[in-house]
Amino acid sequence: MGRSPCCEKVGLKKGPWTPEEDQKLMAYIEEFGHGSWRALPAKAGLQRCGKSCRLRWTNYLRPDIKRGKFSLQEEQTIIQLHALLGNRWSAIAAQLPKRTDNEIKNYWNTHLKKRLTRMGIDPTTHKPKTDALGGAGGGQTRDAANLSHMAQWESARLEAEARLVRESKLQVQNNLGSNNTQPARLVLNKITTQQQPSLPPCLDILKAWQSSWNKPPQPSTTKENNTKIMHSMYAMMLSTDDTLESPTSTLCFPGTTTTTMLPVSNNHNNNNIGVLFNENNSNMYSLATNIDDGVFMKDNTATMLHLQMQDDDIMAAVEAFRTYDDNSSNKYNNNNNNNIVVVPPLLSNSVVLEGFNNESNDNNNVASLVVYDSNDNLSTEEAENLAIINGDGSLCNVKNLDENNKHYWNNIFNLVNDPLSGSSVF
DNA sequence: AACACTCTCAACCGCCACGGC
DNA sequence: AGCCGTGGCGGTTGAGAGTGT
Repeated sequence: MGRSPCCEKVGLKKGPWTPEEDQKLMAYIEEFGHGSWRALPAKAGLQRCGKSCRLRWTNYLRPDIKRGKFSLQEEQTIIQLHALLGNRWSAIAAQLPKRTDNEIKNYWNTHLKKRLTRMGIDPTTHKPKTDALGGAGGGQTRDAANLSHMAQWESARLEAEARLVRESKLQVQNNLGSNNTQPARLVLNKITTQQQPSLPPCLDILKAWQSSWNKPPQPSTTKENNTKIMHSMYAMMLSTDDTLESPTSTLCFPGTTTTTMLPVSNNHNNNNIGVLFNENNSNMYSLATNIDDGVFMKDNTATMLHLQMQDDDIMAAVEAFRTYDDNSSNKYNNNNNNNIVVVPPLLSNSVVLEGFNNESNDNNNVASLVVYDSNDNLSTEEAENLAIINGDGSLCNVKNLDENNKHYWNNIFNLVNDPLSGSSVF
């Protein structure tokens, strides 16, 4: 009844490939191409079936395979595409050059699936798990709503990121021919259209961010506008290295420590603004809250919650906030939606913490760079002037969060609910 | 050091789609 | 139209590495 095996199995080797076998396979394919996989083993002098050879080649030996840890951007792309495509690993792999479907499948099963589960999100549906909705308590309902918002927000954000990364990567590739040593700078030049002075990498990024400030917040934002505005985020991401990093991730520079700041706010009370710190690439997130004296106290243990994270990415940060909210005695425990508002990472080394405010430069509408001593605390006023990039790519600061939230969520919901939201996989 | 347990991921298996005959 | 060979895909396995006791 069943079909016979693709090849005669008797006498054929199975199991792990030896270096000698790899060498034979590579040498043959490099010289003759693979041709018929069924005929290949005999021609190449391998005691393997054709299927095994094909698998070994496509999943391991192919020269254009990128091995090693998945970047944050790759992770996010996988999650987002999985939400759209399900377990269609080959389709997902097609969006991640140099990664194989097998590798992506493995990574999903061993890392990403577990992470979503930890966050209370069903990895199959990418929606909050039903058991997280159990019970009749209003707090649980609110939490479920938050989770739903987060899931939708994440989905929308990843959709936009995946799209823009592809676009940005194309730009990089187009520019690599003349100078492949500084791809990030090339991208920045394209985006900012301004003459780029010789700046250290971190200032390149800040410059890119600064270009965002040149654009006023969008009262209503089209998808086309989204793409343009959010370019600045990707300029930042691409500036870190040739590896793609999320604008919400911790940026890494040689010889520096890093801080990711995620201003966290509810809608109606500035006293509840907080800042989520991820320092030194550790898995420890700290949530600093705006407390009695109106100062963000990075080092005040009485008002910070240290959260051990297993992953140093934005989802972990979201989880951190959610967890904090669950356990909060009062500060964030209100009847409003607690939204995470993400700003691009503000860079710091051991001495300075850098950020922008938009108070000055009225004449030319160019934001100024404010340098904080990282040993200082961030005042409320300073914190309120931190840039917030909305989900729709428009900008506001903490002060104006209320007004912008409507646009923010409306755009997210529109994006999530739009089945033709621009993914090239369709 | 030894053992148990967990995790990772390369590799295998079975099924399916497609094209040639 | 139906059969067969082949390549591709997704689910699953199990050896080895890593970690904890």
